Amino acid sequence: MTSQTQTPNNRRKRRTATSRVTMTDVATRAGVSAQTVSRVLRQPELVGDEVSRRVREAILELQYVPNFAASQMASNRSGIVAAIIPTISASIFADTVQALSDVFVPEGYQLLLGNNEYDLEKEEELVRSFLGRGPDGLVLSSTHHTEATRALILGAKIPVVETWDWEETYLDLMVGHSNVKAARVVMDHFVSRGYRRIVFAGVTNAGDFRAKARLTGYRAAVKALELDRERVLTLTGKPLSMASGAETMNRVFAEFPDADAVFFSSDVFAAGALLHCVRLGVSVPGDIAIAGFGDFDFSAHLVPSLTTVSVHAGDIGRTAANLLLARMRGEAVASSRIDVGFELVPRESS
Amino acid sequence: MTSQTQTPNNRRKRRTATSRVTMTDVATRAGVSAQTVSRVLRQPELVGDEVSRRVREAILELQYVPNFAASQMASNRSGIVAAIIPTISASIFADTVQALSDVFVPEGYQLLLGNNEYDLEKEEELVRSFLGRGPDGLVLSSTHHTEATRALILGAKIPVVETWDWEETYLDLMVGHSNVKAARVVMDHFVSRGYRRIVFAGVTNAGDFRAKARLTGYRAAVKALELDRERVLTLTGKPLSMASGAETMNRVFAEFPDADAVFFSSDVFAAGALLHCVRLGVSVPGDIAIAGFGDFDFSAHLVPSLTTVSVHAGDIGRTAANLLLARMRGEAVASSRIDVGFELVPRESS
DNA sequence: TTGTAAGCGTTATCAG
DNA sequence: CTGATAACGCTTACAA
Repeated sequence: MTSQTQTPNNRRKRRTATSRVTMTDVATRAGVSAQTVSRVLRQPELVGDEVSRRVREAILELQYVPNFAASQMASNRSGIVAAIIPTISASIFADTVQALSDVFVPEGYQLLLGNNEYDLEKEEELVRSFLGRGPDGLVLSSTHHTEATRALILGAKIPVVETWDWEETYLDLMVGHSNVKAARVVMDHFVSRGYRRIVFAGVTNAGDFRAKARLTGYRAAVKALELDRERVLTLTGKPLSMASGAETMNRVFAEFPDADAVFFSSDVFAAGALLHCVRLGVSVPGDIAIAGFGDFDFSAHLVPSLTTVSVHAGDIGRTAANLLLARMRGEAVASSRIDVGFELVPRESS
Repeated sequence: MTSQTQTPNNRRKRRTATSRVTMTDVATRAGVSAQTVSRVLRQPELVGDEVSRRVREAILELQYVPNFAASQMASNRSGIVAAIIPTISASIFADTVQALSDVFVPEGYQLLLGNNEYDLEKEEELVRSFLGRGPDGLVLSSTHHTEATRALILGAKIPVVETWDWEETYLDLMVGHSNVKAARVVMDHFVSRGYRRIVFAGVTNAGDFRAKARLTGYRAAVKALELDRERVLTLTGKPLSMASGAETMNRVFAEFPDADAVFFSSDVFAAGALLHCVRLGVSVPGDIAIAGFGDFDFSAHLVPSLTTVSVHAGDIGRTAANLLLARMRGEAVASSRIDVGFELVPRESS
C-alpha cells in the first residue's frame, strides 16, 4: 500500500518527537493540569500543599527539565544576561566576568558571553546575535560602539550597562572609572618622587579606547606639570604579554636614553620590563622607575614590587551586575552612573 | 460603558504586544510569506534572486532581529553551546574559554558560560539550568560529576566533551592530558638534576581532582624512584594566589628544613614562592629548587625563570570545540578521546 | 485553588 | 521556487 491510502487524519503534521519530558507529561503524572505544574514552579504559594507535593514528586520521577525557550516565548522574558568583554583569556576582564556570574547566577540568570577583541564591528555582530536571544539585560565593556550597535540596543529596549569607562554620555547605565585621571595620578606620583623625563608605553590598537584615554591623561599631565617633553612609545599590534614589555624596555633604552621613568599601560608590560631590567642588572628604580596599570596579583610580589594603579575589576562587575539587576526588575536606581574609582599603589619600582 | 459590553471578538486573548519586528513584518514588507523570509535566512539557495533581494532589503529597513527562542521551538536546535569551568577569574581556564569562543562563535553558536568553583553540586545545578536552554553541545572541565549530573546529561542526549582530564571512562568525548603522568615527569626531572628530598605543595580542595591527580603522581614517583620519603604540604582552602605560595614556602622551610626541591601544583604558587625566596636572599635553585605547573606568561620571565609543565590550555579548548562540533553535526570522529599532552619546560629554577 | 484556551515567532511538512 | 498550516512547550488571561 502506498502512503496515499492513509486516512486524512494521518495528514496531521507531526514533527520529530522531541522525546523530552514536557510540562504536560508531569501534569498527567501528577493528575493535574499543565497550568498547575507551571504554578508550582513559578508561584508555589498559589498551589495547595497536597497538589504541590504530587507535582514535585512527578518532576523528580520524570527528571523533568523545563524548556526555557518555550517559557521565553510565552512570557517574553529569557532569564539571560549577555556580556561582551574585549578579551577573555589571561585578562583582568575575567575578574569582571567572574563577578557578573557571582551576582547573576544566584538570581537565576544565565550568562551569555562574547569577546569583541577590541573590534567594534565584531561587537556589533555579537550584539545582533545576542539580541536574537532576547536577553533581559546587556553588559558592555566600553562606551564606544558603532552607530548600528547603538540603534540595535536602543531598539531592543532592554537595560544596558557600559563598564570600564567614564564618559558624560552613555546609553543607560555606566560603571567604571576615568582612565584619563588614572594616568594623571601616576604622573603626579612620578613627579612627586622627582622623575620628570617620563615615557608612556602603551598599546594603541584601534579599539582600545582605555589605553588611549591613559595616553590622553599622560599628554595632559606633561603639559600641566611642565615636564621635559612627551615621550611616547606605542606597542601597536603587540600581544598583551611580558615579552612585549621586555621588548619595549629595550626600545626605551634605545629611543629615550635619558628617560628616568616609564609608565606602562598594563602591569603585564610593566612586569615584563621590570624583570628584563633585573636580568640586565639595570637598577629599578635607581636607573629607571617603572609603573604599570591594573595591580595584578604578581605586581605586589615582584622584586622590586611594582608601582601601579589598582582598578577593582571585581567591583566593576559586581556593581554593574547589581545596577543592571535593579533596572531589570524595574526598581529605581539612585544613580545611573557609578564611579568605582581606582587607587594608586606606590611600591618599590618608583 | 463597562468592558462587558464589548463584542465577543474583543474577548480574544491578547498578550502585551512585543513591539518587536517579527518575521511576518518583514514578509509583509517584502510582499512574500514568512516562510520565504525564513528560507532567505536558512537556505538562501532555494530562493529566487529578486525575492531574496527584496527580503534582505526589508530586513535591513526594519532592523529585523530573528527570535532564536521561536526558532529553537520550531527547529529543536538552539545554537547554544554551554561550558562549565571551575573558575573564570585569573585562571588558565580563561584561555580554554577563549579558544572555545574562537571556534564556536564563527560557526554561529553562542556560548553559555558557568563556573562550578570545584563544587560538584554547583555543577549539577548549572547543568540542570543549562539543559533547560536546550544547548546543542556541552563542555565540562573534568570527568568527575555527581550521579544526577550524569543522568541529566545522558537523558538530554546531546554531545558532551569532558576536558582537562584523562580517564578510561567518560560520557561521550574527552580532551585533556594525564595529570598523574605530568607530575611524574616533573619528579623525573628533579631526580635527573640530583634532587631527592622533594616536597609536593598543592591545593587539595575537595573538588580539585586535577591537583589530587598530581599528588597521586608525586606519591607514585616517590615510591618508584625510591626517594627519601614523602613530603606533602596541602594548601587547603587557600586562594590561588602568589601570597599563598610565599606563605607555603615559609612552611616548607619550617616543616621540611632538609628539602632540596619543591613541586607546586600551580605556577601561581611557585612564582609566589620563588619571588619570596629572591626577597629573602634564598638562592634558587642553589639552596632549593622550585617547579610549578601551567607555564603561565610570567614563568619564563621570572629571575630565575621557573621550571614548569606547559599544558596547552588553548589547545584543549580548540580541540574540544572542534571535536564537539563534529559530533554536533553528526560527523564521524576519528577518536572520541584526544590527549593534547603536556610538556616539561626545564628552566633556571631547578 | 485549579482548569481552559489562546497565543508567543519560528520552522517542518506538505501542496502547488 | 513559493505559500499555507500545524506544531514546538510554555505562560497569560480569564473562567469556574
